[in-house]
Order: sequence, then structure tokens, then C-alpha cells
Amino acid sequence: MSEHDGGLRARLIDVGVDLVTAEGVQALSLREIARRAGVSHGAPRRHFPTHLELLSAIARRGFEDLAALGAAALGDDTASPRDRLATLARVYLDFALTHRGMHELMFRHDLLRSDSLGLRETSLPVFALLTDLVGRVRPDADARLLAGSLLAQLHGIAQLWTWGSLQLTTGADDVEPLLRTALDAHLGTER
Amino acid sequence: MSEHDGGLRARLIDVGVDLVTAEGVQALSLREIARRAGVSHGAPRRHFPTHLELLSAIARRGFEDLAALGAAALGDDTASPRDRLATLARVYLDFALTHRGMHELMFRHDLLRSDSLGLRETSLPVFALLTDLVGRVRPDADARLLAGSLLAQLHGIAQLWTWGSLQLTTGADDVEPLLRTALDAHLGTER
DNA sequence: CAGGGTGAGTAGACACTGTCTACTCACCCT
DNA sequence: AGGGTGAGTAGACAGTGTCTACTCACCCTG
Repeated sequence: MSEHDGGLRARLIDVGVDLVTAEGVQALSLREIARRAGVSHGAPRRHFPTHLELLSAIARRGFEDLAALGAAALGDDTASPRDRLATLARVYLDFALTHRGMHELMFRHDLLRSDSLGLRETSLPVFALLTDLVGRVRPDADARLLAGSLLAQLHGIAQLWTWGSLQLTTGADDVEPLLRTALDAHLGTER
Repeated sequence: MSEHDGGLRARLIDVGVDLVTAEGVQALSLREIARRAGVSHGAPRRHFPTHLELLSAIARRGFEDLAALGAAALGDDTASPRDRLATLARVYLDFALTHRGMHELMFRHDLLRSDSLGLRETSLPVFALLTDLVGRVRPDADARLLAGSLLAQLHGIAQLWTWGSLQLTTGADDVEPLLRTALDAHLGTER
């Protein structure tokens, strides 16, 4: 009846993205998503055999959006590798703090099937770019290790900042100084 | 009847600690804990008004254990600040990777009441020590910011390593190189 | 054009969860 | 001696994810 909008499968994902953005991860029950999509609680099963699969599809949308934001922010940027890394880092942190529910979902491995996330198509290229840029800023270091460390750094800041721990311990009320410190540590302080 | 062992309250926490260690966070249902403690599903309510409160008490045990491990590893250590920081970092990572369920619980803020965790008594002193040591290794930097960055770094590594992302991207099969890279980034490479 | 098959959605059941409430009952204190 | 209190029990309730039997529109083939 109302399938002209592209099918139930896509509609369920859309509803899920809106829901997690507006109300957080705990609102993403299978039955609530079905309710908001206007179908019975058994309907999603036709398209997603299990709850995990549906949540994974929703999270996948998050990874895609994040990768798109990163690509857009760089654009045809001709800035220095160091500045481009700072841009990427800010995009990630901004995404995590703006879309808290989605970011939480994206790393709730107990709710996701990692092989349904399409990381190979979205996140891996971004990480390759990260590694390349890091290698150009610090030709002396092991680029893969340093890039991995930087990624973990950003993720940790996003997590602990959202959780509120870092505001207490650092006394700051803005992530920016922390981000600067982290970038300086990994990439050197010369600008 | 069998309260000679110290009361139901303590027994529930013990059962919870064992359970999360053995089977992970998702096994920590209120009713399962009550079952394993040999009481009815309503009994815990006498001691913990809500599920969150019980989980928080279990997580608190984790924070206490972690702080104790850190203190024990340092002991009356007279090593350099840099080496003591490395020790603390290894203790944290080792704890996170060994007690995965407990570590996950400790940072699942949706399952915890942060004011029931006793962080002020356990974690804050550790962070103060961290800040002090960082300040001695890098007297030029803002110690609080750099310590916060380092903490987030460690947390991010623990999280992403457990999740498996970093093995893929860095190609390593051991955390040690990553930890070394992170420590060098924050504290300088000279030993 | 008739009729069988298939795929999508419905509706109800099941076991499980956390919370709430009424109840028992041993124990203690005046 | 007897009332009150605190701890634990047992059942109800709404909510969850999964499974299964069912309807029913649609298409494809004969």
C-alpha cells in the first residue's frame, strides 16, 4: 500500500536512523521501529532475519555518513597533510559529539554483526588515507602504527568526553584544547 | 538462613563479578544474578532499588580492583616517572584485555549510575598520580591536558583492540607495539 | 483466462526481562 | 506477651526478540 516510497526495508532503516538520532540507542527496539514504520512487529523479519541485522544496517548508514562527511570536508583541499589530518580529526569528533546516539551504536559491538557493516567499503579507505597522511607528516615513524594510535586517540577522546570523564579531569569545557594536545603529541608541535 | 557469609548484598555483588567475568555483560540480568545467589527474583530489591544500582555496585568493584592493581604494580617503585607511566599504562591495558566483560561494564554509562561508582575515591587519585607523573616527564606541557589525552589514548586502544579494528588496520597481533607508539607520542621517544 | 505458488505482512504465542505489590514470617524491643 | 519491622517470596504487568501459523495480493504458467 505505502510501498511507493522505496520498500519497507529502506523505510525501517530510515526510521531507525531518525530514532537513534533523536532518542538514543535504547529506543531502537525492534517493535518500536516497526511501530513507527507503521507495520506489525513481525514485518521486519522479512527483510532482517534478526534484530542485530537491522541495527547493523542502521549503523552502516552511520559509517557511510561519517565517511561522506570526511570526504566532503577535505574536498579538493590542497592544504598541508598536517592540516588535512586536523580537519579529519575534527570531523570525526564533531560527528561523535553531535550524533551521540549513532556514534554509540556504531561501536556497540554487542549489538552489531561486524560483517554486515560494510566497513571494507567505507571505513577502510578512510583509514588508508589517514595512514598516508600520517606517513607524510612523520616519514620516520611506522605510519600504520601511528595512524592506529591516532585513531584510537580520537575514539577515546570522543568516548570519554561524551561520558563526561575528561571534563572533570582536565577542567576544560571544550574539546578543542584536548584535540590540539592529542594532535601535537602524534604529529609534532610545529605547525 | 545462609547469611553467615556476609549478607545477601555482598553475595549479589560477588555473583555479579563472577558472572560478568565468565560470561560478559549481557549475562548480568537481575533475575539471573538472583538465581545464582539462590534467592527469588524480588530479593535484590531490598538491597538495590533498581537494576542499575546493582550493576553500578558490580562495576565499582571493577574500579576498585583496577586501582589496587595499579597501586600494587607501582609499589615502592623508584623507577623513573616515564617508566612508572609505562607500568600504569600496561596495567590498564592488561586489565581491559583480561577482564573484557568487566571493562565493558565499567564504561557502559547507559547501565550505570555514575554517582554510585565511587570514582572520587578510586579513579580520581589514580588520575592525579597520572597527571603528576606526566608533569614530571614533560614539564613544558599542560599536564592535565596531556594526562587526559593519554588516558583517552589508552582507553581508545583498549576499546578498539577488543573490538578487533586495530588488528586489521595496523596488521599487528600484539598490543605492545601500539602501546609503545602511543607512549612515545605522548612522552617523547627518548628512554 | 483459470489456478497454483510465492513473497510480504499480520497476529498470536512463548520465554525472558525489570519493576511493582501483596504476602509471609522470623526476630527484636519495649 | 505482643506489635512492628525488615528481609525474602510469589505473582502480576508491560515490554522485549523470536518463532510459527495464517492471510492475501500478485505473477507466472498451462
